[in-house]
Amino acid sequence: MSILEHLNSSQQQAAAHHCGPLLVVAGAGSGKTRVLTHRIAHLLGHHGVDPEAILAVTFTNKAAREMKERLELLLAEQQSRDCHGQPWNTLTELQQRQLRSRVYHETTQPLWIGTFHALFARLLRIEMDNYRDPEGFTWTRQFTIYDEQDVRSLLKEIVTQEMNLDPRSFEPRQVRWTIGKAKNNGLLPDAYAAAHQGRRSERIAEAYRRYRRSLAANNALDFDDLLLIPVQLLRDNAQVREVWHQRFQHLLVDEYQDTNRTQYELLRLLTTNGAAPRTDGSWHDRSLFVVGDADQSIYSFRAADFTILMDFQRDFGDGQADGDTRTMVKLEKNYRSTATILEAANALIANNHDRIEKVLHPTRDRGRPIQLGCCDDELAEADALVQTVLAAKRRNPGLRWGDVAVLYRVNAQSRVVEEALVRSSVPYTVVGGLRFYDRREIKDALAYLRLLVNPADRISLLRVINVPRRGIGKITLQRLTDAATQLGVSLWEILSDAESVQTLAGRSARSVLQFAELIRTLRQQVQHRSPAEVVQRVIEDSGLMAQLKAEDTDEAEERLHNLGELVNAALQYQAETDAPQLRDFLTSAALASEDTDKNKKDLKADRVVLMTFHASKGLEFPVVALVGLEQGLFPNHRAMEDPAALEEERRLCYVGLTRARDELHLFHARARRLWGGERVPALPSCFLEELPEQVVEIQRPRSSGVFLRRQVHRDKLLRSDRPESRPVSHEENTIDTTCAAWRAGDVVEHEHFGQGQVTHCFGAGSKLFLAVKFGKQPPKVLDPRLAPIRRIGAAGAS
DNA sequence: GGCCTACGAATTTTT
DNA sequence: TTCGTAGGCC
Repeated sequence: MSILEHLNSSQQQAAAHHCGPLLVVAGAGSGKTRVLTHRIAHLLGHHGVDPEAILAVTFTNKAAREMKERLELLLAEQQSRDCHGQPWNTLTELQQRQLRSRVYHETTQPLWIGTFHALFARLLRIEMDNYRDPEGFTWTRQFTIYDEQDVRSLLKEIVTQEMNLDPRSFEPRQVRWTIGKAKNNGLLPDAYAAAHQGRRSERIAEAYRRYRRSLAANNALDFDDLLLIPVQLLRDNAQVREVWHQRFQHLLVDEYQDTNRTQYELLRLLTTNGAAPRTDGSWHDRSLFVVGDADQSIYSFRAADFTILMDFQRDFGDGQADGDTRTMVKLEKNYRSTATILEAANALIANNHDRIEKVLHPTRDRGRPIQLGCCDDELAEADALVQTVLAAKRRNPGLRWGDVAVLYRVNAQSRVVEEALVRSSVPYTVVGGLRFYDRREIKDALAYLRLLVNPADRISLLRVINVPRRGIGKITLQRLTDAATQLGVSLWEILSDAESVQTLAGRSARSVLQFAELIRTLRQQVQHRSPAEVVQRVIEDSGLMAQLKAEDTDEAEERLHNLGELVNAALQYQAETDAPQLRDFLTSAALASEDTDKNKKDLKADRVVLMTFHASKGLEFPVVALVGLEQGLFPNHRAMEDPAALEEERRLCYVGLTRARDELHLFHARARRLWGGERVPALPSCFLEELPEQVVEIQRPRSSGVFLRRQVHRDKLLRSDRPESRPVSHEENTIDTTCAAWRAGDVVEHEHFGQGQVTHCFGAGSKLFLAVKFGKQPPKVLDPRLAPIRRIGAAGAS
């Protein structure tokens, strides 16, 4: 049991679990990755489980990577003690490397750890030939994975051209969303049509049918198919199901609250071999181990359904009450945040009705109170935020920029914050935005590569046939596609026939034939050369490189660099893979979410991190600032009518609060301009009212950023003899020396309340007020001209 | 065939 | 504000 000795008792109980179902309700910061990795290590080491029998599923590549790395370290440590009788860090570098390599080959590599999509894409690459679609569609193992852009263009074609529907009432976006939702709920077109009556639904079902046919014709799958097709395969083919059921004796699922119905089906089929979970105990010689937190379910907009987690006890578990159950463990000890932050988070989430009762218990002391900044507008908010960051850094010199995170509800909010950071020369990085594999030049190169592997891929063919420009235009392509449709062959087949091209393409025939020849030549390379070499050939022979070189702009330079990075990515893939294949490199590219290269750089660079609440899940920072806590923005206006949606917004806020380790700063503005147009008044978010009063300190930063800066300048001119004085007024025409003389931090003596400190100056001129804090009382707002106070110490002079 | 401009729409987002 | 697209013009 030694490997579990550093865990607390609930963690131990979870990690020691051997067979049968177990739900681990893991609050934020309660050490869930620790439990997952320790359980795997325990299964391998203590129960002698074969690594090939374990399937560990996550939702993001990042989570998968982290799990793999931490598991490797844990196993290496364990082996170090077993083999050398000493801790890992006392080994020589050579011994460390040898051990690490052994751990990798013996355990981490044969283990199936990864995202749902990556793991089941892998399964499909093995089993695709055994799949028979109910409608007779087939795919080969060379299938292409379409991303959202590809999907959208395919659907747009179907909706507007094939079906001639009014694009206003059948927006491709909307249709795409509906079909995706059907797929994530495990519904094929007929099932969807049966479940949804009405003319509109009929049309959508028809679009769905045509869409699937089209995907099959392109030998392509979308992301949802990577899960839905395995479900159908395992459901309909008992032989295949038996193989995988036998293989995976132990299933572990991270972030279980984020599973959708289709993913649930996969888990169920693999675990019970198709039986209903409760009626049949025959699978209890194996395990289903799920870890999650219903309070952190924030992805229902993409069909995640946290009731799956809430129903685990009923579905798979013993269904006993919390005190008696042996199939649920709660991890409630939080090792991350101060008691104050947890108090706020617990109070907020208690307002949700749909949840499993759970309280985060602090292991740390109270720390600093939460600061709430009430600002005039989004500019003032951004400015106040920057001041807060600078103040935190001053207070704590050890704090790095990278220890600070700014979270917002929508990406559009980042701009103002960025501008304020730039003005104060604070280094920052924005998480999210354009992904490496979404860049135009990268998508172009990938489209060539996909076309080499999968000749049926018409979307990729159309993308590159005229990139770089070859003088092959709309008309020519229309003629060629029409001919292909009429003859019932693929577009590529038409292109590769010289006669057809001569007839159809007219004056662009020459270009078309040259293009076909280019693809044929490149395709031969796939057999003999490594993926990286093929990538290089494509970039050069297609003319992509020449075109960018000819442009000779900074942007083209950047794009060239990115293409170089693509070659590097292929090289890296080869280095990490035993039998590298271009096909599998393309899969990993399609499923990769982030720009790994940029990520590495950002981690090293010490910068304030800006991101959405969604993107912050799973991360933690010593200092966290939440901005834009306003009705309509957060909670978002689209969620405010619907109680379930409002609860999801609240969970999102809960996620934000629980990211903070030491300091939490909240901000809202009384007016905001989001995209152009008028600045609209805004009310504080209802979530703010749900935080306990005693843990929040209200601050009123004085002024809009623009005015403040202008005044600093003017102020210096006016009172160059007192360089330490700072302006506090709001409007330019009300600069008032009395008010400028007061500043936050000043120490005052009050006739009745004794000594206090000014926390804020707000208002201006005759309406100037001071917020003064006396002892532990909440701050009092005083008029400095009337109140019996006198200054006994200046800010910063202590 | 290719470029330019005007117009409209715009949570959240992993795979 | 910004992005993507549709349609018109050379």
